[in-house]
Amino acid sequence: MSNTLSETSNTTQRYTITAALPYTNGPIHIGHLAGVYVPADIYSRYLRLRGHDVAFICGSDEHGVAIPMKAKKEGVSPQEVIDKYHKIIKDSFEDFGISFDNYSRTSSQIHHQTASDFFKKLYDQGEFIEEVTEQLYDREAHQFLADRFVTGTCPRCGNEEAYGDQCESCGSSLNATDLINPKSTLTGSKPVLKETRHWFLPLDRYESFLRTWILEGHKNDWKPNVYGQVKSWIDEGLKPRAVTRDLDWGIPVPVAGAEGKVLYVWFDAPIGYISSTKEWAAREGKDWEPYWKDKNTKLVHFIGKDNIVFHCIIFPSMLNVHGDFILPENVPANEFLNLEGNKLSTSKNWAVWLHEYLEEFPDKQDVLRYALTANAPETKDNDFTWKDFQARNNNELVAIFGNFINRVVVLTNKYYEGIVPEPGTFTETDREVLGELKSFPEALGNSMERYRFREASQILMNVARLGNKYLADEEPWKVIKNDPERVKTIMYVALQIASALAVLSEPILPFTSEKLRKMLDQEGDQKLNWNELSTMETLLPAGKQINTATLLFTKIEDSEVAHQLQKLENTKKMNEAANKTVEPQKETATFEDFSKMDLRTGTILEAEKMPKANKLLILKVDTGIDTRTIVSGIAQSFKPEDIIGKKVTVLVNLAPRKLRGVMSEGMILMTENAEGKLVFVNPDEDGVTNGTVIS
RNA sequence: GGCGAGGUAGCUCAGUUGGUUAGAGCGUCGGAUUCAUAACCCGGAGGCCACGGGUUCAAAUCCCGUCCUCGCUACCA
Repeated sequence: MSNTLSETSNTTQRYTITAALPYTNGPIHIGHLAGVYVPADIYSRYLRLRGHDVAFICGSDEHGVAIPMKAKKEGVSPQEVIDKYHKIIKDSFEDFGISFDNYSRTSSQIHHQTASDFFKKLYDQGEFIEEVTEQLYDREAHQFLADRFVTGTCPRCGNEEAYGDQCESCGSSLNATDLINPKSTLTGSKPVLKETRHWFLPLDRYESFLRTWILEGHKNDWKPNVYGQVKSWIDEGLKPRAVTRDLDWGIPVPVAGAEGKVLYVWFDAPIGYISSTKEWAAREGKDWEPYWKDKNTKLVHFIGKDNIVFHCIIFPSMLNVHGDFILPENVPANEFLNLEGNKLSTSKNWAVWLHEYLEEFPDKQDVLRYALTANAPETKDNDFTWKDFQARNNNELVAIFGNFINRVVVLTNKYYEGIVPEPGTFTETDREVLGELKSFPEALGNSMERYRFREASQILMNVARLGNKYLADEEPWKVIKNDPERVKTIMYVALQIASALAVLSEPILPFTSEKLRKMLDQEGDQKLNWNELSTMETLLPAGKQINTATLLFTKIEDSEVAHQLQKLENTKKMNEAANKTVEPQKETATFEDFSKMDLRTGTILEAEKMPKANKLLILKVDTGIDTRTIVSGIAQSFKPEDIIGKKVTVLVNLAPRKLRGVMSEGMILMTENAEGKLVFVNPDEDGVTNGTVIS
């Protein structure tokens, strides 16, 4: 019997596997699971089964401006926010069977120390650029204001409630210093400009390192989506990036004169992988350093595609200039998962929340793991539907996997009172089937090691298919009538397949694997490991007493799917209702204010796309007064040829403004329909001539 | 607009150092079977491989152009 496993994968290897730190401003949903935690867990479990030395590391990301923002909104302290979500997240991961060796949090003392030391070392090496800029400062609160903490009038659309980073009325992205009449949301006072010093990581200096390491070194072993994204960033030109913020929530900048400043959350978060490893090692009485410093250790980051730049460019640059650390071997980032055709959204509550799933589908962790793996967004965005979830369960887990185990165990109990029979002479078919069985560990392992978990889930199912086919072909229930001796061999072979399934299913279906091991009495020292599947002649020895059959999976009824769909439908309705809440009336305008605005009816004469812009159309409008050029950001709602001749309402005396080099003399009045599509505001009867005053 | 990723069967996806009739699972239709959660097993139908050019003896695969989806980025009522 030849050992089909490759030599390299049989030698023990040290792995440090990280899963993106979840941000503690909301619970975990299926998008996070499919993209990061399920694949990372499958990979980690697989490597452990192969006997490798694995540190599977994660923790809560608890810094950043969004935490105090949320705290303020809910009227609680930032600490209460992070404690709440840290607990929800940690508990739901545990219930779900994500096998982290350590789940830490970035508010921990060990992390503060580690991140602080990391910064200090780079600072002492002179890696940072220091720069002084003017930022808005709240004199009453004695602190600088992050963009989100400033509101004011949007310079573009006049909305008086625009945030410092973005106007939610017109969608413009802004700088806080652009706002007219800025107001601090902390105290309501008017912020002033004040100089502040910050430290920047000069990414531009690391370009050649990144090009050599990734673009040349990982051209073939990194996923195309990851490689392409990285190349795109590098080719666009890297710029120095601020690694400090004026904020009172986070890790203080460990430098004299940096009071009131903290490390930028994206600087400290990935260091959390290191501190979490330290925490684990201390608890386990191990040395953490080889996991981060030994050249033979393989470091793998599991993340979603939104994190590519941080894990492929910024963090490796930090590790590299620090000097002591190894670089990631791979960053198998996944794309995004959608839910029933729409993007997942925490704020819109468009999600399947893990903690809710665990309550509503008790003891069905593996079903979700399987459904998310079989339909994982490995190469492109994918859609999760409850119908698919049901089909994966009923047609694959129940009908193929569960059914095979059930028939084998039921027959064994029926014919032999649960004792594994002594096989006779193997037929050609028996030998072929057993031979094929021995090839699965390698095939499955290959998929795992190439991060192709979707493929792995199908290969696993093929093991059960092999078993079902073997039983269908050999028909022991018929043979028992005239050749009971032969049936012993058949059942023995079928039991070997069941036994292999107990091991092979562990990475993807850990709960099922455990139940199956119990059923086959393969626990404790009876427990087989992955490598033995191909080398051992006998997986389940004759004479062994197994237990009676219990169902591994149960059907999911249409009513359960309907219930979940109804839940989402309700969310949609709630969102619609929320969108209907009309904006509050603005403060009173005098008649004089209104009469300043000169509104006229007009007609669009010409329309063309603004070159090199996505949203802009250049319009020629007959205003009755003249024919003038107006640049309007409506290109995503209308094609130029469709709006020629359209009657419109024009604000003609708006101060002219240059947009992308074209002078725009006026504004077309628009509103929006329920789908967010723009709609012209225009006279609804014909015969109104251009230039007619609107009053 | 720039850059990146994707566009293959009704659905979800494999498949590119170019090479015989393009694959899998699910769904569908038919057959067989009854040990098993009416499940399993066998077979059939179903594809101008987004579109248009080009290179080649040969293109899903390489080149050029176009369209669509997603992301980043620019820009924006």
